[in-house]
Amino acid sequence: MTSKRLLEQPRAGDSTREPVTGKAMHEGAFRNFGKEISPNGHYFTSTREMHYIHKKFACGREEDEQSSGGVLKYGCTAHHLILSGIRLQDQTHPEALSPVREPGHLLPSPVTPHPHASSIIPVPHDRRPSGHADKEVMAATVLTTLSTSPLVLNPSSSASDLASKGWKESLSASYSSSTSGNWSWDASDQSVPSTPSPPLSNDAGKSFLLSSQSDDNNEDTESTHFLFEDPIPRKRKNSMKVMFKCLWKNCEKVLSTSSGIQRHIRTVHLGRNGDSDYSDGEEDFYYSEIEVNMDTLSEGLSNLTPTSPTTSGPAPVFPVLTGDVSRSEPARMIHTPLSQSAPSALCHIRTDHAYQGPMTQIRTVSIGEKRQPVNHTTVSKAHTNNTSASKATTGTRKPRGEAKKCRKVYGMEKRDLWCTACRWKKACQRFTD
DNA sequence: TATGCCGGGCG
DNA sequence: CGCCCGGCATA
Repeated sequence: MTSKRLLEQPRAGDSTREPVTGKAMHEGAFRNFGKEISPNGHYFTSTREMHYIHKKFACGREEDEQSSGGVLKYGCTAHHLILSGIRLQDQTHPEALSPVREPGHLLPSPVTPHPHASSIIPVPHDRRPSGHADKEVMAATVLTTLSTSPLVLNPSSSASDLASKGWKESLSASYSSSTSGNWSWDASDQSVPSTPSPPLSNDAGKSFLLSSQSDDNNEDTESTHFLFEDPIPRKRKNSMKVMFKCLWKNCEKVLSTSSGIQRHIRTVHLGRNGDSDYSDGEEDFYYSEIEVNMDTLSEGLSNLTPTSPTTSGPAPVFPVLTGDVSRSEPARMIHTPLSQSAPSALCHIRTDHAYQGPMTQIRTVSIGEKRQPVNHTTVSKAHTNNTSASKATTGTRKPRGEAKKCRKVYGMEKRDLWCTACRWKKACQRFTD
């Protein structure tokens, strides 16, 4: 450490310990580079004269670059993030998203730990043949949708789509909160998308997230809350999870999959042989699905983790069971801005035991973004939420830009060519990223 | 370790 | 407000 100064001031000349008369001096002032050794051995040097000299041309340059500097952001962070969010959810149709993507768009690595293809689980696509059941599903779906969230996605498109897709709950709440019982979940269950699903339809644990795109729409939260009197404590987990809660008395077992809960009920409460896949559907009546939605997006402060939840490296690997691969009109509905949930966490609790529509959820989280919100194309949703959400990172410092900064470009030797900000150890103004 | 830059001090 | 630096976070 003692050599730090020395290193940073490569031009240390001879030793005049004159304390900075520099500002007044002119070109010839080299000799004035003071270098002195402090009692503890530190070198101190002053190079102000040089700064003065070079500043002149450095400035012109600065202006040039600055003028062009502001525009380079076209990729809308939020936009992109949404997309990546989708991908996490709807991994069935990754390509469907591409049209939306902007050409020059680069994916900030932190945000997209790429939806690794490995996580895409090919689903056999075995929809139940019974069209009849499908209708019911659809009906139920629509009803649920309408009743819980008035301004959800465009019902027309969503309903049909939803009904036709079997979705599995996705995402993770890595930290679970306890409502009142014992949260536990069955590791075996959740990692097996191809679980031999019980005959009944709900095996897929379908449910869909009602988008609460209006920030102030608490209606759905309320309405859902009164179904279940225990309000699920807000968590600051950004994701949403569907859990299945056993309704047997004194049993508050919560599992993450319907099959799990069914098996639990079967074995524990009905006393049947747990191993058999046999299910007469009776179990269905003994558990309820609870949807726990925690959305980071919410408010700046809610997002404490610097890393994007979407990406969340350590993220639990939940099987995302996407339905219909063959469907041709894929993720359109997905574009609907979703779940900019109210500041607080959202909890959807459903009492229905069986049919639910697919659940979609789009989280928009932007991290690592410019400090000036540059013009976005996605005005529609960008808005307060995104910007504020992006600000969520405020707690942490601005992620280091990838552009080379003055220091890198010019090197220490030419420190005087640096932009002032760099010289002052502030955020570089010249090479913004 | 080097780099970027925030937060804060000083004049 | 300009200038500078300690110290932290990150690559």
